[in-house]
Amino acid sequence: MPDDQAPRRSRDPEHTRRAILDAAIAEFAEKGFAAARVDDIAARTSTTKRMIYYYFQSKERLFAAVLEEIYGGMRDAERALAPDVLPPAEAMRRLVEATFDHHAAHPEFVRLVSVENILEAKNVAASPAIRGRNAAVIGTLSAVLARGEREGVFRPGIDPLDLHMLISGFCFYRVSNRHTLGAIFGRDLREAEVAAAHRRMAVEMVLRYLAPVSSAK
Amino acid sequence: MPDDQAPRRSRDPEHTRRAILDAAIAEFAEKGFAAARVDDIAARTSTTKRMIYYYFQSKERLFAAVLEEIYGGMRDAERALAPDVLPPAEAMRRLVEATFDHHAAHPEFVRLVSVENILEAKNVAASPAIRGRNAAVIGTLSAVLARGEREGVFRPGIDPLDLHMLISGFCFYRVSNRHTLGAIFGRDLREAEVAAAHRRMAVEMVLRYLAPVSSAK
DNA sequence: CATGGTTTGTACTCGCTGGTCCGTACAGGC
DNA sequence: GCCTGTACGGACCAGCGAGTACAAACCATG
Repeated sequence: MPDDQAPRRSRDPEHTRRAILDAAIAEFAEKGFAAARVDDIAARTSTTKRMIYYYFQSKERLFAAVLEEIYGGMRDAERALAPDVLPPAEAMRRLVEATFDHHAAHPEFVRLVSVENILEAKNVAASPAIRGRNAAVIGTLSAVLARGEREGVFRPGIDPLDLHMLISGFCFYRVSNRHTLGAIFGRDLREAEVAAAHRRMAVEMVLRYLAPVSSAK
Repeated sequence: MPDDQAPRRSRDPEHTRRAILDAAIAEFAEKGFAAARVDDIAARTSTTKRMIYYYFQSKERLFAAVLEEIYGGMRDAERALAPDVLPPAEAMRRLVEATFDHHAAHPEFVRLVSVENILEAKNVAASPAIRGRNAAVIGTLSAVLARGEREGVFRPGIDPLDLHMLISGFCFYRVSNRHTLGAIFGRDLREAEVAAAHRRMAVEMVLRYLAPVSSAK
């Protein structure tokens, strides 16, 4: 067998494909789809533009592959969650925190989803894999919600998808709009203290929204 | 004076400039910056590409002018708010509703801000007008917040900018990510019923977040 | 009705960029 | 050693698209 440690250079399709994909993630996340340059993606790798077309056929398909890849990364984030053993409020807190952390740790993901929205989600719409994977989140949320309702710690009548949007909205927005917010209000949202405060905020906002007490109308 | 009713065609700089700006707003909002075509902007007007360069010098400056314009549109939305006469909770509700309505009614605004974020807000950063205008929102929020706190209907210690992000985040996200959300979950967020429910949600979320009762930790 | 500045139109340039042509090198089966 | 398919590379091309050269109208003056 060849040595695994040393970089077995050429003739490694897996490695080449992966390298192109990583370079494409960085390039598309930085510049968006139209402004991204295939030549620049090639320059980020140790291979050539020809290889990009060899493995991915076109710039569009490459971008579609990038989306599949980063949406796939969310699956891992979800799986790390403690499932049904925790009390509902605690499970919900962890869900919110995991969502927050994933967005904060992966600004490329956020940017690429923004880019895809400007493209009107034509790639996501064409990918059953992405659609299915994400729709699963709703199931998890729904289960926790139902359990919490049964135990009387959450109020009834909450739509899981609406709740998902409430959670993701804040987590997404503070990353996607980091630059305009930073320019307008002069606060760097990447600072650790700000991020920690927002993380607590997100949890509190959700738990208060779900609380059964009908104090706020 | 010339007739105001009939279309006084050429030799109308104001009208020409305005027409170009409107066309540019539509084009940039639809396609983003890099994918937008100056020729297509010209085609959306009754004038020519030459005029775009005559009035705006370059594609970049045209985009900067577009941003100034749409951010300016927010000022009008704010002014319609009842100021300090209402009770704090009611004032806050109106603020949230106005924010929600503005985003829902102006998807171009949302898209253009998304595009600007992909450009890392370099245009907003270079425009003191935009920065100043928007920072003013915080003042309004801050005042309502302080009054509510004094009257005991809001809890203390809420940062106005954080609150602004909480409100805008949801309103922005459901428009900016309309397409991916629609593709993944199969729900059209433009439907009147869904929008109405989300509007109520936004208000409730904010009021619950601000409520002094310390039921949720 | 000259005159000069402003507004508008046409036809062009020219660099850039997605995509391809044609060829080489490598590995394994026989 | 030969042969076939897979992995790779560099040079090239064609069309697109931002920006401009060159005027021609137009309008307000004197």
